[in-house]
Amino acid sequence: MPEVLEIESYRRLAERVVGARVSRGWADEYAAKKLTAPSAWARVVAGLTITATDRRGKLLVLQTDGVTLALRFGMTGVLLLDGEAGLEGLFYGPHEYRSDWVRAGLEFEDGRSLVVHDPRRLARVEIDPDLDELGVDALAMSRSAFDAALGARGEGPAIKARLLDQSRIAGVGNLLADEMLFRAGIDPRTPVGRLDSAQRTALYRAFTQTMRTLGRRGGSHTGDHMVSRFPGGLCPRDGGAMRIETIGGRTTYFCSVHQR
DNA sequence: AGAAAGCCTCGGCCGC
DNA sequence: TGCGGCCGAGGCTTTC
Repeated sequence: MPEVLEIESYRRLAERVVGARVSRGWADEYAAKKLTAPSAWARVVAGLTITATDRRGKLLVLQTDGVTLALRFGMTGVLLLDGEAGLEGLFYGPHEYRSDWVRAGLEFEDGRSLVVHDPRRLARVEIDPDLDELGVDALAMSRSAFDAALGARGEGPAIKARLLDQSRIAGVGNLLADEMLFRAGIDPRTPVGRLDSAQRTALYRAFTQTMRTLGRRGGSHTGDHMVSRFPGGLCPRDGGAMRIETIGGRTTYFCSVHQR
């Protein structure tokens, strides 16, 4: 579920613990998979004071007076502060809280706790993350950065795959990618290098509109194409049949009429 | 039963 | 033939 819009809402929630000092932290073996050892999280976080929050794409960053901490949420992860969600429930998966789905967290000296709740086990904690692996943040995308991220003319992978490439553009997930291509009227299978100037312009416009509009509406799942995101769905714009294909490794919905 | 909104690894292919 | 980079496929994990 979480794409850049959701992670940004988690970041705003995490802002509330700026200034708080960590008394204790924990992470299970899955959440700690990117660390040198499962115990590293607990060992490192104790005594740190959160000084600021940050975000790069889908990576939530907690600056401290020592190391930098970071959280990833996988497909179903949610950030909770004392049991309160950073957004309204889960669109995908169960809309419920279960204590055994709490995979990692921080407790503070003031008694509060910030935890990662994830029914599946794809969420991760990180210490001193390498931000160089991530491209330009999707919520701070200029036209020139967008052109650079798309790359040169020629062939290249499907435009959808490139939009999902976190080392190029950080934060676009499956739903946001489908929505912006839907709005721009572009076939997601088009090799990125074959988009002409008009298509690039249309896609950039759709990109920024998608971020702004869906951000205002409340998340990645509020896109215009979502009403047709099921087998047999019809395009809400022109009534065309929606196609379903795997592109860039993800299930892709696109209109057979206006996305060509 | 099959698919799921993220990410990582692996292996094949291409070009130098 | 060798190697790096690019890219797609598949796996992880659990749930509904």
